[in-house]
Amino acid sequence: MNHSPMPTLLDVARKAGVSRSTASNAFSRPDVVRAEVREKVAKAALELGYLGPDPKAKLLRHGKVNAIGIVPPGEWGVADSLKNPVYHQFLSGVAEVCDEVGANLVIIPDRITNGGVGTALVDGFIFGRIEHLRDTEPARLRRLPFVVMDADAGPDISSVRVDARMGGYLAARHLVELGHRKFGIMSFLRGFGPTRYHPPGVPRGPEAAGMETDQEKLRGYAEALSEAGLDIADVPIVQAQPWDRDAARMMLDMAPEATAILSMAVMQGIAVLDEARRRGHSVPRDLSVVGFNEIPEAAKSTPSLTTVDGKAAEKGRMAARIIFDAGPIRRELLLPRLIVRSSTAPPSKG
Amino acid sequence: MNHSPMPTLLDVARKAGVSRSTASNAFSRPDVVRAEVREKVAKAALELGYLGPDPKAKLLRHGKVNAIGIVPPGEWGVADSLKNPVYHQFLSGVAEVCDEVGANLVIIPDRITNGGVGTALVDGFIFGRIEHLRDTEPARLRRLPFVVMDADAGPDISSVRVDARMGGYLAARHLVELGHRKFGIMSFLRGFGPTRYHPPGVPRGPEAAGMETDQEKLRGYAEALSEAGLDIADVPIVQAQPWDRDAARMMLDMAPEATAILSMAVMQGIAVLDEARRRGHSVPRDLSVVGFNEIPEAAKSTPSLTTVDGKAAEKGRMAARIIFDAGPIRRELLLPRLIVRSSTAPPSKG
DNA sequence: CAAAAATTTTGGATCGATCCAATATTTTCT
DNA sequence: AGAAAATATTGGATCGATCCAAAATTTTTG
Repeated sequence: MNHSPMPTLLDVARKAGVSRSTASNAFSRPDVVRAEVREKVAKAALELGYLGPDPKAKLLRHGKVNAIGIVPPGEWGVADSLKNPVYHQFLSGVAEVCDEVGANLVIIPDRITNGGVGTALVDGFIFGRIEHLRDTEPARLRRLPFVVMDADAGPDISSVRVDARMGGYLAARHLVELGHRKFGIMSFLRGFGPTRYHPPGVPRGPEAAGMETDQEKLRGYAEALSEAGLDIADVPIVQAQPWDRDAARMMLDMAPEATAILSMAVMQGIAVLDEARRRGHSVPRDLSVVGFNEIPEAAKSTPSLTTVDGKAAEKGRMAARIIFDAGPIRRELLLPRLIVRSSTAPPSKG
Repeated sequence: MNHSPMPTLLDVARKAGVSRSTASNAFSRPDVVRAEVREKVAKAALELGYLGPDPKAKLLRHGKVNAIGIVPPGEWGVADSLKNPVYHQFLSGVAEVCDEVGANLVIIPDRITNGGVGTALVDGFIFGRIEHLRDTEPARLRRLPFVVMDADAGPDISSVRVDARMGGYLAARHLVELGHRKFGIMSFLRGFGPTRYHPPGVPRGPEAAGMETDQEKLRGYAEALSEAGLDIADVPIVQAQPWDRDAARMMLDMAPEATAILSMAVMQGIAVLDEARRRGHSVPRDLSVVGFNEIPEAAKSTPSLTTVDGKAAEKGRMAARIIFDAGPIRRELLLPRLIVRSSTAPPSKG
């Protein structure tokens, strides 16, 4: 193993018999150096095993890292987020744009203690679902551009989100139009709380859903229901983590007379499909199910799942572009789309 | 918006009435500064909105980035890799260790042209499946530690892989022991070639599988078959991309009399399951299927898929630890494990 | 209370490059 | 060929911190 110190630009310059500046130019602004000299420098570099200007030093001079930092949703660790198929979809969107511009993608664990947003070497941040705007403070102080996902953070902060209210509305209206009148809702928990059941007859406040965007979905459900003369307060709600495998069971136990289930998650929607089959119910004859967000699994489940396309990949692409374009503040609101598949049909009973 | 220049350590030092060095120590070696002075500096920093030493400058001085670079498999782009569930598993393993040590995870597009391995700001690299060892050259020249996945790269380079030959052997032996004698193999392509069919009766060279690790699987298959007095040259092989949705169809078309299919990919295994059902065959009565690699989908498919656990997450954890431990070269060989589920049974015909 | 020992603080050099104004060289023009 | 214009090259200053040996201060000891 060669343990001589790493060659620097100065070494190359000396070996090629030119000044540091010329050597620097040969690499970073080749057009300004005579071809002949440029080659001499290239040859010297090759012989010394010099790979080009040290990115660390380059960085210090003009601060462009060529990387984008992703902060996964606050409530989950990095590993958990990567496992979530919807988040994954979003990441692919970001990665696509990074690929285009040749930038790196840095995944930043949310630990405040050591490093994190305060010290990560990136040109900007994409915050996935934040609990408090305060989490973005280090980014602001570092004067790095950032985008907040799934929430409107006011006129001074860029944000990308999907119209969740509209998504919820589309999902519920679809079921209402098919003739359903008895519903069950699978909602999200905020943070790490235990799975929770909300019986009918109680008004639905913000505590019946997780983050802001989930409350919007609930609002959308309520709106479509109310257009049909129904009150969401009469719909039983199960609130669980997206990966909770018992939630589907609880849902069907608690709402045995429901003919349609509205799920705020795709995976929970698919879980309901599985649980219904396990109980010998036929979907969509005995039960209709609509999920939220589109992932490949939705099309491949049996039956395939009717779901709302939450445009996760598109959100990722858009967020990345906002960072790389370095333009003014942008607040984007994407429109969701209902994808009707085989898990919904008119109710047979009732 | 505040557009005054970013405050530096010097500004803080001046405001606190101490020297640069003392201010620096107050942040980076607090034990060496008197508590009283330390607080004075902290107060000055707070008032100026100074967040602590600029990571960019810190970096230049002593070069520790606190991040690990991941180079996705050469033949796919970043976005494609992230979509691959097995790669995803591997990434989760890496992320887990990064979480532990509070490091960032940098995903590096494989474009050689601009940046990439030559300039990424990381402390080390994990190369996923490389075509040529030459791709790791920039890492070596930068004297950064790196690990090569899924291939043994000799005694001077750290590597982590699973014993693919053993995995193949376990899969094929399982089927042989169940009594199968007629097989079909779904293999991988190297790079971007078109889907390819290898008829029986031709000797199987390395061109019948993709990367080194896939050739090992093939060798394992051959070994178990030969123990049962069978020649792999008589087994039809379909070579396709892991995401090719037509490969399963071709496989069943080309090997209609096969009672068992050996797939080098999980997803292709599941695709065969689907295709078989579509044709009205019953798995495992009419056809047995074994996949390679374990992902959640394998347990959830109908019927659940017998597969070889390729220890993807474990590989990720191990590779990350090798980088962070900064120890000597390590060459790890993990043992695969056969997970028997419901997609395999003795053949009914034949 | 002065001298010795221990603890804090300090300025200069450094990390490896880029930028800029000044200088040197080559090319173009009359 | 000599002057003017265009093009290349150069050394000094700089980016924002850390390291280190020397100087200043505080604490301990005889």
